[in-house]
Amino acid sequence: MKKTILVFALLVLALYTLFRISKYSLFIGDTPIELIITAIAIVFFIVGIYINKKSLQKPQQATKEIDHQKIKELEITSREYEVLQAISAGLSNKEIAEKLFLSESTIKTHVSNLLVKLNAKRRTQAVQIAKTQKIL
Amino acid sequence: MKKTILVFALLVLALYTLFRISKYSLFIGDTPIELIITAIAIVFFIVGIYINKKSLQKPQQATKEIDHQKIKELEITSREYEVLQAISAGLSNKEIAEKLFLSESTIKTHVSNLLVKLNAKRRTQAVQIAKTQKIL
DNA sequence: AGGCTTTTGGTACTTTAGTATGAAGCCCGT
DNA sequence: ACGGGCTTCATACTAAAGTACCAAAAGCCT
Repeated sequence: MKKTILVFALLVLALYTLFRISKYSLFIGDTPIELIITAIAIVFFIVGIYINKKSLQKPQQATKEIDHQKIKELEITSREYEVLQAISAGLSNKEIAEKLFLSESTIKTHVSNLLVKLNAKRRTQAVQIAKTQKIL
Repeated sequence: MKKTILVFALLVLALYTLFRISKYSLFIGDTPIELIITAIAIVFFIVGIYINKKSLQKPQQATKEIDHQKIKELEITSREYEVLQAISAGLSNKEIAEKLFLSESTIKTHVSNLLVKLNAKRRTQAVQIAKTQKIL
């Protein structure tokens, strides 16, 4: 937001400067106005692209960001979330246990709790739900 | 690609038209040049935003596009691909069987073949591999 | 028509996943 | 210090997933 205002201020400033240049060139006489206009066109063209890129990058990143609020709402604990990430990576319970230095029983407990909290019947469904909920 | 060329052609045309208008206004006399310049600036600003939006939408969709070539390379058949999609949706073998009007045995066969072709040990891993390979 | 791949299905078995229940240790706030 | 949530682990199941191997019908391609 602040950046947008800043860029817009610079835009107005540039417009004013270009006014000054155009007036100056008129007083000089037969300075090629086409050149000035082309320069203005290119500058505003680039500025338009730049501003648009800035405004479009935000929603692009937003879709990739994870909803930490949602995780809290679902009461998913940090350990459970670690397991969830491991599941989405395609690991088995045994592999997750080895990765986190835990027993397979513990992983099974976490997975079971995750399935309840995510309202899923299987780990694959849990991953799918987590992704649509922007948790993963 | 064709659209970009079209827009660019329109851009050049607009530039030429604006040249004509600017020259005409000079012959007229003291027509406010600031207005013309502002108009040019606004037009190119908008065109800049428009072109940028068009060019940015493509890579956004490109990341979501699936690599059909890769599917062929991995020798994944159409039926197997349907099963793969169902797996990523979080369905069980039984649910997939019901969805595709097949027996669970058939689904198991397809899944087994998929795991070999995707070099995965589990269905969850298969989904993960398929997504990194841009098959899903 | 014969050969090929795909698709379908089965049996029998092993492995992994998931449920239910209980329990112990830990940390944190009151 | 006590209660409560988190984490850890275990046992004993049931259910689902996956493997191996086989086999038949269907669809192509030449």
